[in-house]
Amino acid sequence: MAETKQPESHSTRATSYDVARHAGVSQSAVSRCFKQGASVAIRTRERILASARELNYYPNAIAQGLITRRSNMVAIIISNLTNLYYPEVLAELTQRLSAQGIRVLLFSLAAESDVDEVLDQVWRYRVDGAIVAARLHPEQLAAFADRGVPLVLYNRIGEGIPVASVCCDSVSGEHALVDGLVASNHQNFGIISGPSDSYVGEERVEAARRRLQQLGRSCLIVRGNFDYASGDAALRELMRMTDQKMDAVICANDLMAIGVIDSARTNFGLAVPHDLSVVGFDGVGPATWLAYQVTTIRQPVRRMTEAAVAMLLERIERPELSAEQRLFPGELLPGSSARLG
Amino acid sequence: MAETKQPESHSTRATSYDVARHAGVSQSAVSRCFKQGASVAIRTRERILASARELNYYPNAIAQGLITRRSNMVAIIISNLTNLYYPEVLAELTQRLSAQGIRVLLFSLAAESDVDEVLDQVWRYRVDGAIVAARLHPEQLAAFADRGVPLVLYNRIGEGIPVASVCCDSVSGEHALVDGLVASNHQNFGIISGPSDSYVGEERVEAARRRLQQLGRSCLIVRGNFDYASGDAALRELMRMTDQKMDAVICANDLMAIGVIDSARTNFGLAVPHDLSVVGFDGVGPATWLAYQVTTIRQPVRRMTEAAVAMLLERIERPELSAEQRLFPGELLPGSSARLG
DNA sequence: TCTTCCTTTGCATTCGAAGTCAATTCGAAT
DNA sequence: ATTCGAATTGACTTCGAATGCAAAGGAAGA
Repeated sequence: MAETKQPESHSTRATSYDVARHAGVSQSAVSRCFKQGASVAIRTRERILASARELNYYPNAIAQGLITRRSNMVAIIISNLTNLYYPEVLAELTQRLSAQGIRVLLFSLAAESDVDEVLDQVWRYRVDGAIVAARLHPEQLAAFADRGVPLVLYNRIGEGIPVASVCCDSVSGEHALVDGLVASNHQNFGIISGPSDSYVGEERVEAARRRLQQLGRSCLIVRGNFDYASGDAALRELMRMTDQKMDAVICANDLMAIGVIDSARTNFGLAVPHDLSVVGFDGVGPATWLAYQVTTIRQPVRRMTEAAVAMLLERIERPELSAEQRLFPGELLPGSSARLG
Repeated sequence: MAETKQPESHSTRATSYDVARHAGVSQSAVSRCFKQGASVAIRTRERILASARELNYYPNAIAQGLITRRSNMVAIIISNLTNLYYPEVLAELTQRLSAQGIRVLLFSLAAESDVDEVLDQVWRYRVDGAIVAARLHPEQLAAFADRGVPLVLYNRIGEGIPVASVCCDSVSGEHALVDGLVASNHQNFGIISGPSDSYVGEERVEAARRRLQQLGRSCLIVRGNFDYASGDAALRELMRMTDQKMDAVICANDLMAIGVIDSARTNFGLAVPHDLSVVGFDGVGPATWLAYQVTTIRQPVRRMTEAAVAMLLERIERPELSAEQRLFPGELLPGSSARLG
């Protein structure tokens, strides 16, 4: 019966003052109770915690954020969550950050043009840092530096501006695929790129194209947009473009590779990999399904997300840290959608 | 040269006081400028906005949240982002909320047991509301009510406690599937459930089982866990359990249906749907891929997320609103993985 | 018993913006 | 020129917790 007010008014949550009054101490004492390493007598702490429990008190993180200038929130900006690869990344990042006592403010972009609006909100919410898997203009990158918001790019790099980043090595990955295909004597290559605004898409295509050139193979390149349907569309286009028998298709991601495999079998009556070898990139779940078993490069998502989180936390503690760039090699998944040498 | 300090110290962002000083007005005036409908002379507003731009000022949402008791953040709690169905839901929800000027604080659970930790953070961050696609105990549901945090469940219901919710109708969906299968004279049914802690899983299985019973068909039920591999595992188990020729498998979601289809073809040499009909639930992307074309019930995700967001916003404005429950019928996607009557 | 030093504790201030209320300005009407 | 009301504006307080500083309490040593 220590309550001085009406039974309970839901609209008003208990504050540290309420707890202080209830426990017969000052507000400072309550605050110290919830900060580890602070000086509070054991008996006092117990009494306060008991009161807190009784009043259902939870420290207001908003108020804490205001006074400490630390929101304990990190922004995650992802351009297309429908990509099949990103949900896994997002889940990993979220769980790792949670484990470190950090909350995730999620921003998902429908169109790349929405970035500026999103950044506006990022500034307003005073997040402690950001992990971005979306394309940022140089000015946008500069804005992070200007405002002192630590930033780690995921599968992107600064392109001119030094930014911390975590990437899967497209070059070595594509080389492994191309080398394998060439070793088993494929002759006519098709490459299906990602959408024009995709950094990894361009990088992978460029790596594959260069390697083919080095090895004296020519190739046709058509544009895809990373989704299933565009695999089929791109394959049709490739077939139309060449009069020779195309025997290998390199796709900028697994989803398109799957689209190509389905289309090759169903629409062109081709046996994969006997008539046509198809390779992808990412190592998403469906790539290993029995119907596909895509030959691909699996990104080490766990290690990459772990690194991204570690790098971000480091930079939150020590903003002066350099713009390190960590490159992780992918792992070749042999699969059975391609004949590799 | 109105600056009084060093060129710029990144660590300290401009506040409304800085803008006020720069524009020669009071802090109140600056505040009013950023609140629409407030009384500010046009010329003053322009001068202030110019100063704000020059100083790179963005209102501190944390401070706003403290004074207005509105964080403009909503918690989204999702149990397993790897589910293939949820990324789509999450992307939709996030974009709809963003469009309403609301930010998303994302919590993804590795294990259901983490819910309490997550709720702890939800209370601390004073979110304006929550959308939950995870199983909550009655006490956890009650906690939302106690603390006056508006809540909308997604594909779950309160089970005893009145809670606002948005669901896809499992019963009518399963009835449509079962009726179709029975009409085309399937005899021996197998049902693959979801994990035991899945609400929708149980609901779908129960609906299918009842309907089969009504129609005088018997069935075997085995447990799955919603992922691809468990489709194969469950099919093997079903095959082991019966000596009759099973001719229809009803899966609690599409992913398992896909696993079953692959396994039936590859491991059992069965033709789908000639030897075995397989149906799923959800209507996720891969369900429509050429290799599968799963006969399934597609959830109207757009309408459901739209409703969830609308219901939540309503309840944030008017907390006294009743615990409405909105049930959306799914759409039968005929596909080609089952012979339907 | 009286210092001395260390541990606890409370007071008062601070973070940054919103909003109340009173003071001021301005224009129009008299 | 004077008055009145509406539109602007600023001073001040508030939200809830963290923290520097000083006061108080306690244990140990002289």
